Amino acid sequence: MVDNQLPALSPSETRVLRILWELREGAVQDVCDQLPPERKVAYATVQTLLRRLESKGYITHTSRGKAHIFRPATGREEVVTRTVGDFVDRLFGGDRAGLMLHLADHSGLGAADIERLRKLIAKGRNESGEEL
Amino acid sequence: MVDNQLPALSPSETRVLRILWELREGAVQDVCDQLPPERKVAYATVQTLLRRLESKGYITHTSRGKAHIFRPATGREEVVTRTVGDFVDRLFGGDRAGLMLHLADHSGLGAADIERLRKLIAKGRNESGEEL
DNA sequence: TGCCATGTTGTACAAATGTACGATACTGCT
DNA sequence: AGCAGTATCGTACATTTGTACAACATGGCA
Repeated sequence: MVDNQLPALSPSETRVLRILWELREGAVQDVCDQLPPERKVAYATVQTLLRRLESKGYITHTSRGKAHIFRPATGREEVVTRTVGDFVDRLFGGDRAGLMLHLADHSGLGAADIERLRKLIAKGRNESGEEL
Repeated sequence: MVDNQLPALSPSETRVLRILWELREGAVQDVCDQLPPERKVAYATVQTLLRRLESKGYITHTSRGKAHIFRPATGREEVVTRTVGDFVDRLFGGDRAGLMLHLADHSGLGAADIERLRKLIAKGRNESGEEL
């Protein structure tokens, strides 16, 4: 993909970007509404985060009425892959399987999740884009 | 355990702490030696990171000769669990299974890893359905 | 057509982070 | 005992991050 090497995401930016991925698009207020209650933060703060996200190239916006509608400008997959990769490097020295095993142990995964995984693994690894 | 609620780890601190977990203990130089080549950083920087890690309560040190020998002061498991939890919240909105699936897709896991996982999962690692 | 509620912009600022130099202290060797 | 080598400590400093206010713009309604 062409988007490689965007500036790193800060934790807060990541949270906001994730919400945008989920909404597909949204105004500042929409993002605010999706913030988990314990992470609620001022409207203005979300706004700044969105601005920074845009200046870093992760999102774009268009105008609707007087408000800005933001939407992702990069593929979620690539960003997630890079972010997860960095994370695994930091905390597991690059051992992805290590993270998987950790999750398997502490996941609180339900039977359904295990089933999804079982299928994936049984299938010997898949390729198509599943989605969240 | 009793160590809960230590100050958050910064990415760089995490990298260093991870190395210490691996070494079990080590002097500044030992940690430097373990840094991945692309992440090499000045001795003094590692020192600062270790100092901060200690002041945050993640590690302690004793002296051997004129050098300080650092070692983890907290259980790796708890720290990893918390850190992974935060990460999953940020990037997957708390959906651990989402991360698992992502890894399954992009893991580059070898047959051996898959086998480990298969065993784990087969062992019926399910139970609770609680989440986030 | 003018006002107001709501958005956006500019700006601020403290704290955290990444990175590292210079001065000082201590250990082991000769 | 003195010195060379190496460690640590104090400190510094540019950025990035988290958080937010005040001022200004503007679209929609009365």
